[in-house]
Amino acid sequence: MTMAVLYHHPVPEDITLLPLLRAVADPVRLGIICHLHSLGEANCTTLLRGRPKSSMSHHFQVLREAGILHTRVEGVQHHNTLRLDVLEERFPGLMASILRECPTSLPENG
Amino acid sequence: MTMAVLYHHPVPEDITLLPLLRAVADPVRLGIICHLHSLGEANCTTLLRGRPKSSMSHHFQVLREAGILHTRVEGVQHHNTLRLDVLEERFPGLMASILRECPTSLPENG
DNA sequence: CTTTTTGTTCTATCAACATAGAACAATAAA
DNA sequence: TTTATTGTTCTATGTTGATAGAACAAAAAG
Repeated sequence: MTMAVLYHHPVPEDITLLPLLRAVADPVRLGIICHLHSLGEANCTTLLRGRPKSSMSHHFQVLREAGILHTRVEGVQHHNTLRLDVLEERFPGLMASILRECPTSLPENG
Repeated sequence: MTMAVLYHHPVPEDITLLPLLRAVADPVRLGIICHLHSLGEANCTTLLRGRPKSSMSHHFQVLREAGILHTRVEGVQHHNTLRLDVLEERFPGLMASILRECPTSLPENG
């Protein structure tokens, strides 16, 4: 018997502004956020866009620990979704003002 | 005849999300923003709080170039104010959701 | 003119973080 | 069981950016 990967998702009270802003203030992660917003749910490989998986895994970890996304494990695949309800409860209007800036047609990089 | 210091303040169209987020995602600058919000206007020395002036000058520059604050020169003193109207026009709700997190009684650092 | 105040610019240093290869772990498929 | 897929962890490297001292610039005060 082996162990499946488990993630820690911070509860709303533990989500603080500065780490959240630091997580969002990166071009790759802002791109991930926009993609997740348009796709609803996506796994790591879907969002690779030519980057190494280790880099993506790192960015997903930062976003997860900042409270921005939730990772649901289903077999080998890890499905990621934005925690929009939690973020709206914790910082009303913040994500909305950011997501409004997402390009409608997603760019090559970002 | 000598030259007075002149600052460049980006027009609203040139204010972009990523530099703005990067500017805000720093503990010192987030503190400056909260102070400016509560004070309305302040010069560099007022917000020093034990830091070297060169550091403060750097942070003010970052905030200025990100479009977050405006610097008005009056003799030797440089008065800084948040460009809330411009930011609200450019990214509705963003600054409001950030300023809502400012501590009511300002802390020692930040 | 000299001194003081305010803030910038220059320069160097240090720490934080993004990038990415390699090895590994877990599940699914063949 | 062997192979393929998905993603993490480890480690190293490089870059970005914050910190801060020193010299400088401008304006006001004495």
